[in-house]
Amino acid sequence: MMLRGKRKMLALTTLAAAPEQAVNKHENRTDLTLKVSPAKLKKCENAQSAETEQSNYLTKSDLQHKLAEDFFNQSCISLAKAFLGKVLVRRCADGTELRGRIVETEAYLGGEDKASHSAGGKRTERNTAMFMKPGTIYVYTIYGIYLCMNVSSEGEGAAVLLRSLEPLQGQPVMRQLRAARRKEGARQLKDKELCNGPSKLCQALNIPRCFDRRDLASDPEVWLEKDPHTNPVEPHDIVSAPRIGIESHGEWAKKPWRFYLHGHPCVSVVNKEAERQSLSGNVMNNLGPSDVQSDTGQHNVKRT
DNA sequence: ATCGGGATTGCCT
DNA sequence: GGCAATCCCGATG
Repeated sequence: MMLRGKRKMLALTTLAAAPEQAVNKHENRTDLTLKVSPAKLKKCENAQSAETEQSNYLTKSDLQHKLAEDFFNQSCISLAKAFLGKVLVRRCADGTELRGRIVETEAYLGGEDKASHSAGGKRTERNTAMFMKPGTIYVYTIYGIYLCMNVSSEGEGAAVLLRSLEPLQGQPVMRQLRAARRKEGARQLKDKELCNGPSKLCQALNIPRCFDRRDLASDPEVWLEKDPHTNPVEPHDIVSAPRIGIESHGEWAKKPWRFYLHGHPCVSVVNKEAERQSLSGNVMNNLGPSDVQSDTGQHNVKRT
């Protein structure tokens, strides 16, 4: 099976330069403590349009592979699966581009889904982005200190949480951004540890709180691409498991709306029971758990 | 004005 | 694998 082939990834491992300006610790801290005030959001929007006007930030290749707004216009669960294998791109202020392949997501429906911030159709200042057009980014603060990034889908108040990425480009910058919030002198993070969690990926890609309500289909600083270097994700590559961290929500906690690429080392939490169930009925491939390498570059990647 | 809980992480044992 | 850190958000009075 091609996706799990053990071939080295070559094309996308070329690293962007890692200038110090890309790691703006002060800006990062400020964003994390930002209050949700319309004024601050407005300021952010202005900065965005200013950059839009003056830059020619997309290469020909980017334009070719960038996902347009119609991609996001599908049901929440469908979109959560469709995100797997796609590449999240973050263009930093200095032009550095950070890239990571999405390997884990969760679907949060509106209305009936008690675990969703938009449960019962409840609309608040915080979750407004969930009700905006499909492709709108929803960033919120969790536990007072971390951020989570979601993308709204079709469906009233529905959104997909991005949980984990496989770092593809800009790992040194990601490592600096992550290290900035860790104990001084702590060991260096491995590549697969840079983005293996919802708040980790926000740190590693420098996704600030003020990206809330931006449009992933048109924003110059963050967008989604198809990855021309890998085969499409097939249904049997996807594990469906209960969502993480919502145990208090009764029967809704059991819905298997977390999706991840089977065997991928960057998945934040592996659920072996769910893997048995998700993969039963599939033709078992010839790679067992012992074939999973620690090098993220060897997974779910086809060289073109 | 106050209070309770949270779609997590990192460090320690 | 346990648990503290840390503070915003939304509900309530």
